Amino acid sequence: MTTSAPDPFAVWLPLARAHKTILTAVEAALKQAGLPGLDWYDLLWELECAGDAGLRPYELQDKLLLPQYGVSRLADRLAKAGYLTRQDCSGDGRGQVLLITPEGAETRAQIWAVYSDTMQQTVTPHFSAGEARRLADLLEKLLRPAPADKI
Amino acid sequence: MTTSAPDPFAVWLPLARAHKTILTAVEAALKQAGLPGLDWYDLLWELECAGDAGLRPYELQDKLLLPQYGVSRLADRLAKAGYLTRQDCSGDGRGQVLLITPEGAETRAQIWAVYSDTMQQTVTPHFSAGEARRLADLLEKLLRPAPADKI
DNA sequence: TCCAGTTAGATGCATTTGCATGTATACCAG
DNA sequence: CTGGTATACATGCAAATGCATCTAACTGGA
Repeated sequence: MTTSAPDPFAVWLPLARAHKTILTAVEAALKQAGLPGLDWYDLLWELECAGDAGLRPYELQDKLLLPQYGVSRLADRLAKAGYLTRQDCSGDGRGQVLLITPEGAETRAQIWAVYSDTMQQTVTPHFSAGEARRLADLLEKLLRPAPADKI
Repeated sequence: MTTSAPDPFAVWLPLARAHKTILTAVEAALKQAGLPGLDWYDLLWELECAGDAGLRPYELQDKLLLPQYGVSRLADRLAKAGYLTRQDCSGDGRGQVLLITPEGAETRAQIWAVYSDTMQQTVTPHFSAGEARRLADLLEKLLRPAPADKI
């Protein structure tokens, strides 16, 4: 017995559309509130999680799926805003460690309030708890390395 | 009996990550092939579907979820590349109608080949047909207007 | 017919991105 | 130690984006 291969576009098209819709809603809400966008949030969040150890730019690159120059310049802007500091990296003269400042943490929290609120409004109403769980599970499947026998 | 509200981030975070991952893969493949990006594809696809009637820019705006100036300038580039023509709109002196050219259709088909191929590689291997169907269904739920009683 | 308000689309300017490349340090084979 | 390669990060330049604003044409009411 053979199972017909799924049409990837049946997944991708609504995924892309949902992504753009939600993202637009969040960014609009943030702008409305006079707060920075989600790219700033993501970086600040990672730094806050990293605590006193901070993070190297190349680590951010992996965590945020950004190109090298993307992290470099994003960090520039965050530093200029006073939300992080660059510290010379002991043990690697090429590198640096990024550390969040109290102002950065404060701003991250403010973004979070709006971010979280918008998600409640744009995502939550569409699903029961069970549906949300199944959707989350299926999306995670997309991120795991593909089963070897399927490639 | 109460059902606990789903955590929207359990859906959103993997969704955003999956989106970025897939998008990056497609764009890289297109660049590699020397072809335009998905924004060009989307516009050309809509025009091709519209056929001889063409489409007004403001219609594209809705279909593609782009801001007004986004459509305006995207159309500029496509026109400069010879992939579409702007035609004065009979009946509305302010407006115009965008029409795909044969070169535009040809290029759209080339993009499609790479696009489709990349989707097969990045999406298909992760799912059974049933899973893909369920995922697609759940994602569509995100796009439907939210149930009135849930807001 | 005329004016006020609305809609379609373009565009100047500042910011952001992408790409290619540059600089400096680290690592390693001989 | 030395020269070659690889890694970490920055940056000049061109293209794309976001925002605000502009023009032109439509619409509806007095």
